[in-house]
This record gives sequence, structure tokens and C-alpha cells, in this order.
Amino acid sequence: MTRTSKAETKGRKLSNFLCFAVYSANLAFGRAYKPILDAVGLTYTQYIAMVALSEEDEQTVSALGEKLFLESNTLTPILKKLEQSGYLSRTRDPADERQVRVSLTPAGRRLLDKDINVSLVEATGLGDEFPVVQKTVARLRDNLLRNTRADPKKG
Amino acid sequence: MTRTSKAETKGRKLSNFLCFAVYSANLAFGRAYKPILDAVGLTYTQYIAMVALSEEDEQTVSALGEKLFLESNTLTPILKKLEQSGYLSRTRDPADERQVRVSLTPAGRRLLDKDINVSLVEATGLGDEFPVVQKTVARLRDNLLRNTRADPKKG
DNA sequence: CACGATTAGATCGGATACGATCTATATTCA
DNA sequence: TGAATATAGATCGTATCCGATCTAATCGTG
Repeated sequence: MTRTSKAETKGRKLSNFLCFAVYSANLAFGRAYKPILDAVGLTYTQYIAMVALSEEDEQTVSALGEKLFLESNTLTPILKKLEQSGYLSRTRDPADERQVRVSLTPAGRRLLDKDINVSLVEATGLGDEFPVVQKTVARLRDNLLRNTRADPKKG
Repeated sequence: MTRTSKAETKGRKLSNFLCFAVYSANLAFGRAYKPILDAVGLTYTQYIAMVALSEEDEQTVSALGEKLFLESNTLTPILKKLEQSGYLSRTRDPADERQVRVSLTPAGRRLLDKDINVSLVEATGLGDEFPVVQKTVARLRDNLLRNTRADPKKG
């Protein structure tokens, strides 16, 4: 008696999908940031990459990729674009020519000093919940990555 | 005395960005779904679109877009692809030739009946928190969209 | 030292997102 | 009625993401 063909009775509605909540929240963030980032001529991903770079100089592409959960296939074009814009430098590491060291230029740091993001915290409408939501979503991400990556070779 | 140039003292670290938590959680979901969706030959977005279609037949592209927070520029190519795969039908509405009505085919419904998503709930590692996180992220998205869209013409 | 294996980036093709623009159909109202 | 306007999709260009593959540099071992 539990078998039906109606979507609702099986609970298969978009609102029931956590993945959709995250997917659409990400789209919403992109749109919220857009007018602000357009003003400084950066895209969402470019901005995130620069924030990651502001944490440390001379990072390799891989190290940066670990922070951003991206790989060279995605990062290389973005970094080249930011280099052309004069916001960062890319140089082969003399000690290991395979590696590329990436650092923000003074122009890049000046751009970040505008504290672009501050005005966005308000738009989340989360108030005091903000840090809790942030930690929860980060935990969700880490669980997903842990439970997915390195598929069960040992079980 | 509050002005410094160190990233850390200004709290400008990736882990402090809610937008990054959401961005990376979305990437993580995409990767978690990938092996499961690869098996049935769908992409993440195609799957989401089909779930939205399973809620109601004969939806217009715009109506579908409202649910998915996407517009025809993104949806049209995806719907055409799913049509070619035989999972849905697209027909101009005879009453208004501007509109395109989209419905799942029996093959499309059979695909969804496999309840692909069930196995993913577990991978979130959220346990009882699952529904709460889902609602919180959805609220975040709605706040962002409300506070961003239709920029302040009225003040 | 030499040669196979490994590693770090880069390149390429397919699939989203999205702004801007285009086309076809409907609607409005003088 | 018919020209101006509005609306629904579709198309195009740019920027991500990602799997697969390629190249160059390094390492490991005999």
C-alpha cells in the first residue's frame, strides 16, 4: 500500500532536497555578489581565489586548489586571467620547475582592502545565526567529501 | 588602532566566508552525486530539472525556471538535451505559441523511480540535523534573493 | 648515469550559469 | 485595425567546473 506514483507521496519535491537548497543558495550568493564584484571587475570565483591568496604568499597551484577544492584544470585559466589583470604574479619555482608560485601583487591587495564582503553579511538575513550556519554548511561539505572521495577500496 | 594589513587580523580567511562554505558545499554535492548520476547518464543539473518536472506536468519553461532559479538561456539547452535522451517532451502551447510546455515521458519517470537520492542523505553525515540544515540554507537563499533582487528603486 | 614511474601544471572538450540580444507571438490602445 | 509594446524562448559570448589527456620536470632504483 505504500507504493504510489504521485511525487508528493514519495516526498520527491525540490524543497526536500538538501542538495537543491545548497545549489540554489550558491546561485543566490553569486547574484548577491555580482553587482559588488562587477564594480571592481572581478567574478565570484576570481574573488574567492584572491581571498585564498591573501592568506599566504607564494602558494603553489595545488595548495591553492586544496583550499578552494579545485584543480589546475579550473584554476590555471582563472589565475592567468588575474595575472593579466595585474592582481597576481605567477612564477615557476626555481627549486622545482614543475611548481608555479602564485602571489598577490600590491594592486591585488589594494583591491581586497576594500572589504567588499562586509555589506553582504547583512543580506544573508541570518543575524546571530551567521557563524552557526557557516560552520554547519562547512561540516556538511566536509562530510560529503569524506564520505565520497577515495571510494571504498577497503570495503 | 584597528587598521592593519595582515589578513588574519582582519578575519579575511576563507573559513570565515559563508559564501565559500556554500560554494564549496555545492561542489561537494556535485561530486557526491556524480558516480550515482553517471550510472544513469544524467548530470547534476539535469537530475534537478527532472525532479522539478516530476512535481507537475505541462510546466512552462518560465515556471520551471522559477523553481530552479534559472532562466531560458540556461534551461533551454538542458531541456533540449533531455528531450533528445527521451526523458521529456517539449511542445509549443497551442493557446499561446510563445510558451513551451514540458513534461516527463514514461522513460523519464521510470528513471526517477529509482530513487537515486536516498543513498546520498547518509553521506551528508547530518543525521537528525538534516531537515534543519535544509531549511536554514533555503532561508539563507531566500533572504539573499529578496535582499538583492529588485535593487532599491524605492529607497 | 639511465630509464621507468611519479608529480605539477596545462590543455581540451562537454556541461552549466548568465548578461545581452534576437525572434516570434500576444497584447494594448489610439 | 494596426503600430507600439510586452512577453516567452532561443541564441551567443564569456566564465566556470570537471574528466581525460598531455608535457615537462623530478624521483627511484639498478
